[in-house]
Amino acid sequence: MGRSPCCDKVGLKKGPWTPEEDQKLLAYIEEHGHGSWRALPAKAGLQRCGKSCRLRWTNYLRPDIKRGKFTLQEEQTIIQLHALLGNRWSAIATHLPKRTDNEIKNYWNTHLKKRLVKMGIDPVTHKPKNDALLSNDGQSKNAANLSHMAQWESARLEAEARLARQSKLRSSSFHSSITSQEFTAPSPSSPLSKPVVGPTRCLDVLKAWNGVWTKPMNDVSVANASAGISVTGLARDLESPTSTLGYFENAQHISTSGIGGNSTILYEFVGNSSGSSEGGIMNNEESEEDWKGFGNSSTGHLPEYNKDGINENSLSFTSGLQDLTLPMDTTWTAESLRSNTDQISPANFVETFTDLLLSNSGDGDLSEGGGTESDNGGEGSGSGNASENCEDNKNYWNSIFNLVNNPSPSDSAMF
DNA sequence: AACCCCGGCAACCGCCCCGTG
DNA sequence: ACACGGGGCGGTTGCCGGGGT
Repeated sequence: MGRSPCCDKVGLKKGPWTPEEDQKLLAYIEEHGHGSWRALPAKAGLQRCGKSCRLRWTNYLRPDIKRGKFTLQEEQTIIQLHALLGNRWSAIATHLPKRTDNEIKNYWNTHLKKRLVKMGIDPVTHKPKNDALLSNDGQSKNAANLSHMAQWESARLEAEARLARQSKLRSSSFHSSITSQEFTAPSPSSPLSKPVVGPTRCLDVLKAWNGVWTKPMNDVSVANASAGISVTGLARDLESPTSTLGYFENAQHISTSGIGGNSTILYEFVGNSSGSSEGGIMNNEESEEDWKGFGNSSTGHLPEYNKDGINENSLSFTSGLQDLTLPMDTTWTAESLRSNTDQISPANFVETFTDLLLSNSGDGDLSEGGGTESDNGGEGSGSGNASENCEDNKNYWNSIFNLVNNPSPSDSAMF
C-alpha cells in the first residue's frame, strides 16, 4: 500500500523561510510547545508542512543552537566519531552540544570530507586509499576493526534510545520546560520535548574502555608528550598535565557535568601537530605502516552483537573469547567496566578487549605495523601484544588528527 | 561589467522506525 | 498481527554569494 504524504502539499509554501514565518513559528512554540508537528502549521498560521516546521525549528530556530565556525576540537570530535560511527549524524551530534546533525553533516560534506580526500584518506573507512587498494582482504579486515567499536556504540545507542523513550513517558511537557528556560539541556538532535537522557553518556562505554585498555600505555608513555593524547575540556582538569591518554577515573563526573556545558570529551592529539613540520604529518610509508598495524585483524573474531540478547539495561557481546553482559543503566567508568566484566580477570581485561577491538589474536601478525616506528611517538615497537595494539590504535588516531590538523601538502608524500 | 564556476548551507525528500489502536 | 500516523534520520537538491576570468 502506498504511503500517504506527510502532509497535504497543495498550497503549502516551500523554500527559504522568511523572518515573518520564523517569528510565527517561534512565537507559537514558545507559547504552546510544538506538540504535534503535523497540526502545528495550521495552529501557528503557517502555510508550511509540519515536517518543514520541525526542520526549521530543530536546525535553525531552536535557542540552544550554536552557529558559526566549528572549532578545532569540534572538528576533531566529528572526525573521531565519524570514524567510529559513520554517517550517523544524529549520534555524532549528540556529542557536540549545540550543533545540529544537519550542520555537522553539512560541515563534514563540505569541509572535513574533502580534506580527508585531499590527503588520500578514504572518508568512509578513514584509511589511506592506497592501503585500501592493496588487497580486498585487508580492506575487509580493516573495516572489521571499526565495526568492533561501531557495534559497541550501536548497541549503546539502542539501549540509550530505549531509555530515552521510557523517560519520555515520564517527562513533563515541553511547555513547562520551555517556560523554565531549560533550553540548554536537550540533546542537539532531539526535540526539546524530549527528556535529557544524558547525551554525554553515549560514549561512556568507549571512554571507559579507552581508560581501561589504554592505562598500561600511560605507564610506559606518559612522559612522551610528542606521541600523547591529552584530554581537554573538563577532563583536562582531572588529568595529570602529562597524561597522554584519558584514563577516566572520574568519568562519572565528567559525563554528568557535561549537561549544559561542554559535554564532549575531546581527545587532543598534541603530537607534533601544531606549528611543527617535523613529524606532524606522516609520510606515505609511515602512515601506511600505522594503518596496517591498526588494521591487522581477523574477521573470524568479530564480536557478535547479539541483538536479541540485549535487554533494556544491558549489552551483550559474544566474542570469540568470552561473553560479556554489560549493564547499560549506569554511567560507564573505567572502574565500572572493570567491575562489570568480572568474567574477565583484570589481568587479561586489556588483552580481551583489545582482541575485541583489533581481533589480532588470530593472525597475530603485527610485524608490519609493529616493526616500524611511528614518527608520532617513536616509542614502543614489539610483537603484537596488547600494549602494542594500544599503540597502534593510538597511532591510528594520531594519524587522522595529525593529518587533518596539518594539511600542509608539502609535508605529505601522498601528493 | 558580465558571465561563469564553485563552495557553502538551508531545506526538501524519501525511507525507516516506533508507538498506538 | 497488522495498519497507520508521527517523527527521526540520512541523502540529496537547489539557491545564493563570492571569487575568478
